Amino acid sequence: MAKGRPREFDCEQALDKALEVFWRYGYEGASLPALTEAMGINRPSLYAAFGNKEALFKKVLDRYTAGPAAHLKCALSAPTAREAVERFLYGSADLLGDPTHPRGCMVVQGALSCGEGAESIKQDLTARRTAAENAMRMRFEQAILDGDLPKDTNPADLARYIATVSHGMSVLAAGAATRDELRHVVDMAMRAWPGR
Amino acid sequence: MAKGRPREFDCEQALDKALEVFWRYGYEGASLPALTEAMGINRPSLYAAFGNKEALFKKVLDRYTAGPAAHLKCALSAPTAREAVERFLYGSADLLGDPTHPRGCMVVQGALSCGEGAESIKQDLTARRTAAENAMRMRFEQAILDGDLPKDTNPADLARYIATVSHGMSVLAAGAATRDELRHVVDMAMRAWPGR
DNA sequence: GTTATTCTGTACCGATCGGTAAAATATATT
DNA sequence: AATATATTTTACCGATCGGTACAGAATAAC
Repeated sequence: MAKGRPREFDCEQALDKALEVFWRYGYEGASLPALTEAMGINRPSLYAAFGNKEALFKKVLDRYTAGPAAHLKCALSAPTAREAVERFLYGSADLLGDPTHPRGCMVVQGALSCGEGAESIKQDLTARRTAAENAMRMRFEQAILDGDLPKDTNPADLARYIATVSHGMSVLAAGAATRDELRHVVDMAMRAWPGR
Repeated sequence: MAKGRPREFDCEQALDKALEVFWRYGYEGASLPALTEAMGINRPSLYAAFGNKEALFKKVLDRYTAGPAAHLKCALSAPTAREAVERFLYGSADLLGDPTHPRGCMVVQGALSCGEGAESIKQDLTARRTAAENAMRMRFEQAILDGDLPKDTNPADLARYIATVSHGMSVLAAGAATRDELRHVVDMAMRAWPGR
């Protein structure tokens, strides 16, 4: 049984609101007043429930990769490597070009460059990007074994290329790129697919 | 004739030092103490010589595009569109992978996401990225007229794709991508070139 | 030398940053 | 009802943010 005064807000709803703020302004650009106002709670409640700004950001980041950005993991299970990449990139175009969220990918924009106080956040995001790249590389290694990709394909280079396109689309979306423009980018990018 | 006490520092050297700080930490992440210390001057001298932080950033940005990032304009004057893009992208790989500078492109990292106080800087950077994209598009339009690119090439899509690769390489470089890794990305990206 | 002008150095400004102490409030347990 | 526990609220903390007032110092013009 829970003792004490019950909290008056829903943690998951609050995290969703925090996600919106961090997504739009990045880690450093999201101020605590902006966060608490969006979450509808006051500061001590935030600290009691989520630790501090950094811990909140990481919780929000997990929520982001499991929610809006879940298409990456989904895509990797496609039957062929090419289909996996197409699902991932077109899914990214749809996500990044969707005007109902902040523009761009949170893992890219969160702290691409930052002051020294956010260095650990920056490294965390970098690690997540390379983890995604490695997941793609391993998918390609499997595809080579399956005969799904030419044997002379370099899986690391291919994964790095796909990651590059994905990250570049995020930067483009941070401007004003539309969903269709991003999809055309994917059309172009897929022309580089191995084995013509 | 110059009246009054002469300034004791070299403006251009100071701008180069400021460039290094802004390049590494971005607009918001670069604090005034970090700037003044790197520039070797104190705060009132900075404001007297350059206006304020925003004006200093824009001066530094011009210096960046005319200096380290000058390969873009140079590349556009190559004889063929393909050669122009190759020069630009391989030049970008060399620049972004050079460990003697901060990692990544200042026009991408400077303020990709930021607090509300840096919104105008963010928009300025976005405008510079689209300007570069438009310059490439116009180069491709000319190439189509020259018969240098297939007539069914969409110059806007191609330019957006090249911009995407370039921006994505900047994000990759913000991690720990090496020059060679970035060059392999360019190798892959060029496989998408029109007219196989 | 005197004056006008411009730069340098110190010290400071209000605003905002992330984070917290402490009292008031609301529940579960006894 | 009394107590223990946990959350809310208000008010505040020191640190840092970008920016500046002001006096001292160095030059050119007179």
